[in-house]
Amino acid sequence: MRDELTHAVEDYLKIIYDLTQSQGRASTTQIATALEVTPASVTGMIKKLAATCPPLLEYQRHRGVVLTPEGEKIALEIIRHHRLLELFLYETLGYSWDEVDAEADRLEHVISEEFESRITAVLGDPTHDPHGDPIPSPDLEMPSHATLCLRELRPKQSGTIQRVRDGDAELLRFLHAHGVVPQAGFTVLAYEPFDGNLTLQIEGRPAPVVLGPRVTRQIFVERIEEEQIP
Amino acid sequence: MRDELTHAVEDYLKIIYDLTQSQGRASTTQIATALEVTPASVTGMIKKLAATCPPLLEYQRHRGVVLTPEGEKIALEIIRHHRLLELFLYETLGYSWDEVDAEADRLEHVISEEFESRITAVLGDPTHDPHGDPIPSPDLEMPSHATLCLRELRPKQSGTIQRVRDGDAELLRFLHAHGVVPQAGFTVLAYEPFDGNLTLQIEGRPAPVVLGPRVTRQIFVERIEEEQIP
DNA sequence: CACCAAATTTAGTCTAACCTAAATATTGAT
DNA sequence: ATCAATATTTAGGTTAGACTAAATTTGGTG
Repeated sequence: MRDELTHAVEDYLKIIYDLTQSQGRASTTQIATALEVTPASVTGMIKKLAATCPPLLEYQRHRGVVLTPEGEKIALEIIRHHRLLELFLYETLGYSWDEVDAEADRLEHVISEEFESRITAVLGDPTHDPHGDPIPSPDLEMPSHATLCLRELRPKQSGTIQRVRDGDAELLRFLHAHGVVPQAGFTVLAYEPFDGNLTLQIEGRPAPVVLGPRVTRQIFVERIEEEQIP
Repeated sequence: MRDELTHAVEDYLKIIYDLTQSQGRASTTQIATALEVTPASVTGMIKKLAATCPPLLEYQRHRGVVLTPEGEKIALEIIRHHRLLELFLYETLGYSWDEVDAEADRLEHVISEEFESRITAVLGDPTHDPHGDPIPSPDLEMPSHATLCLRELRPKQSGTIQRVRDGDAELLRFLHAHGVVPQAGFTVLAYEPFDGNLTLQIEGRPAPVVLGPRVTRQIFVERIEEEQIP
């Protein structure tokens, strides 16, 4: 029914979905940075996508874009492809955590509905990818997911790692080496207000690990309330 | 070391490899037909590919092209991707015979070396795809394969089906329904010189099947010499 | 051996998506 | 409230790969 969207259009919609999850509207510069193109190119593309019938974006000059319902539907289809593929590569082909994102970025645009439903079946209709990101359901509902950022926690607070943003393979390797992976339990040991560093004790690990704010910003957690000692 | 070839270029090289397997040179019109573009577009592209450094094609005005060794190497890489993918889709994801070609046509251009080597391992370094087409080895040697066309056989001759050209899903479904699949044994019962029809008895099948020349041309076989009855 | 049909090439357009450089709008600090 | 810094848009250009229409080459046949 749909398709004949270019890969470039799909990339724009996917990135705009991600950007508008955290903030209200996605700005030209944010989109340009995320896609590694110039702001001028972004302006050209978003004007086009806002002028299609039906429009895929709602655009106001100088104040960025949001997805229309039609644009969001397409974004969710691509994100579903991406995250299913990440899990498939990880589970079925034995890829490591940090390799799946780049491969999925290319495959997400070319797989058929057939491919999607076959890997869904193989994986048992999964809800989360290897980084803990939620996978939109077959009818494109996004599962609920942790929104509490690790950066917000303070000493003595405990929780479990829920998801780690992908995109930086180096970071993912580092975190994996220190046991910072989805479902890992942890307690915050220390917080440095000056540089924003958090010291974490990951459950079952010999030594604590210190993470700066550029790292803790990428990690989302679920709190576990400590037992009251009255 | 190489890549930064467009999908279009890869498609041209793949098709030219196929065409030059059967005949000497690939003509503009043959390429255009196979790729579903106009002859004018083909002329433009082959001129470009013959002018790269190193050239990927050897081109003479008005008399078609052949691959240079560099062009052939790339063609074989794509063909390896394509056929590995076909087998992977068939074996691992449960695709049917007639669905794998279209999906592989899109995936072949985007998978990484990593993906290639992981599916190679899963499949056990295979040498033939589900249609019986040979898969170039990791160092791009093409395995030997049957070149005897079913169309050449005559009554009383027997053999086994070795490969069936893909590309026509309808035909593949028809052949599958009648047991005409790689490794199937058969005996030719009749030949009609007028229309070129062959009547085949497939081993283990209740009834013979009649195949016209448009079909038998697509099928390659290995002969089994009948026992001498002296 | 000349001519016609088929094949091929040339010439000129088009679209998608990118770019740079220059112009303009917004915003935050004084 | 102004102005400089930043963000955004406009204008114009490039590349890849396709297209149509017109010109040319080739090859087979009378």
